[in-house]
Amino acid sequence: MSQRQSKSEAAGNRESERRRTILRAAIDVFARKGYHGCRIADVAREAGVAYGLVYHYFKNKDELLETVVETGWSGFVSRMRAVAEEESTSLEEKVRGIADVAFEAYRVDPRAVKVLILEVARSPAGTQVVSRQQAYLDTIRMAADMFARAQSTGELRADLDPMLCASLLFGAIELGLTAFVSGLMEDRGPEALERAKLQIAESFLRGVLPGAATPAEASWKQEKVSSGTRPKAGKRS
Amino acid sequence: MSQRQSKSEAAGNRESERRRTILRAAIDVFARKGYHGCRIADVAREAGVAYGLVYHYFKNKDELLETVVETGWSGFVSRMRAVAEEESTSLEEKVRGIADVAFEAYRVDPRAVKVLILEVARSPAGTQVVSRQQAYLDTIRMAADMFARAQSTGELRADLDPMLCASLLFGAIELGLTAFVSGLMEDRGPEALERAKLQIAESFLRGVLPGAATPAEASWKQEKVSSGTRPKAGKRS
DNA sequence: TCCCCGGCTGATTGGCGAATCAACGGGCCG
DNA sequence: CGGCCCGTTGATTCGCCAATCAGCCGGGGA
Repeated sequence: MSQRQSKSEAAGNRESERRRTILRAAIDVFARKGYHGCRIADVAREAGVAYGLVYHYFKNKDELLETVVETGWSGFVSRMRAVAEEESTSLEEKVRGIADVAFEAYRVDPRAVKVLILEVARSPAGTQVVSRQQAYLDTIRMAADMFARAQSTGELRADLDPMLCASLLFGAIELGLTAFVSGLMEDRGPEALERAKLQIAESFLRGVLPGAATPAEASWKQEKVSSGTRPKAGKRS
Repeated sequence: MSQRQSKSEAAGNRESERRRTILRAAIDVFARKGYHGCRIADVAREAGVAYGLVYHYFKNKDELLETVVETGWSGFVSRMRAVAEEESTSLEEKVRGIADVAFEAYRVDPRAVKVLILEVARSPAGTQVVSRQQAYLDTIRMAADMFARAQSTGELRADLDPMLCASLLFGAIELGLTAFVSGLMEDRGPEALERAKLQIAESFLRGVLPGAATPAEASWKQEKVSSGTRPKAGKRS
């Protein structure tokens, strides 16, 4: 059925135009009310099309989300992979590059990023289609590989767990973006984004690159001695 | 449902016992399938009680989640507040204390932590009851205040945004825990947790405490010179 | 002994929303 | 001109699940 582009080339265009309209509407609505918090009718209304048309282009509600996510995520991942696997750059540049990719994506389409963070990164693990969860985990693993390689060249402190480095970096970026998404950062202008990006990358790098022992490390060694028994921490009766 | 014999025990005891059983079951089921992915019937079955009893103790499904979250979160927050607002400790100790609280909570009850991360931290912003989202944001703000105070005493680099520091710390902790929750870290023994906690706290501190310029910073200054034009990063057609 | 009371039960209901489907219209081809 | 093809429409159907409610059971008081 796909061969039918017979109508003028405009027609073939038209079809995907509709589809794109619906996809765009889905992103906006998902960002606003969340996947579970919205009805297909909302998406249709937002897109200005009939209810049934959504089902003409997408098998069901889940496929709609899947498409939104896949589109946004695959672009993000491929850019990130390009950065992470580039042979000739230093770890530092790679880390900065990854922050670039993430923040640039947010600058270009904040709502799409919001959906990705909300529906992919934090989707209830077990339940959902595994592919989403998997894609996210694979990305972290990719970063972990990058860090592992950097260790072998001495660009990264040897005593760190690469997987944790990856978690740390992504966690910082993700919550950094969340601060913008959720309104924690009042200033959301491009310069504020830029500053945030730099602070995150720089703080992260400072923390994991090899270098002289910092006060932090020194005191860590004697933690138990100096602080004795801390009042408490955790426990939960 | 076969447990009928124990009527003789203290009646007052029994009521709250049942209630706690249901709450516990809810945590387990939410952790396994997510709030939206499970039915009240699942919770009842897990608890080994009749469907209707859940509604005897909780007004509706949402109140059930609310109770789970409030219980777990309030304990976490109060511990954290105690650490963050303690007058006589250094920023360093506070940060380590916060990591302690979070990782200890996970060690004690991983499933409860999973529910908190999934259903509180990343709940679709707009839709849900605001209180949940709010509680989370307030916690981050509390940490941001802590960092702001530390700046005024010179314990924290002055050029950092306190709110971003808080995001960075929580992001690192959260994704660190997520790595365990999701199975990214194969070793989930207590020692692995301990190591992860230390690495996260140490890397974070190294990154944000004042100190001599690190290689990271030094090389960052000349980045553009040494690397020329980076291919690209972000764009999205 | 009987009856009330309250914790407890689970079949039933009601509503919501995903997914279906029969029909429409307008372009295109023969 | 007439028939067909398909993108489009939106009322209708259907299944699911939260929430209800009429009633059960067993203890304790009269």
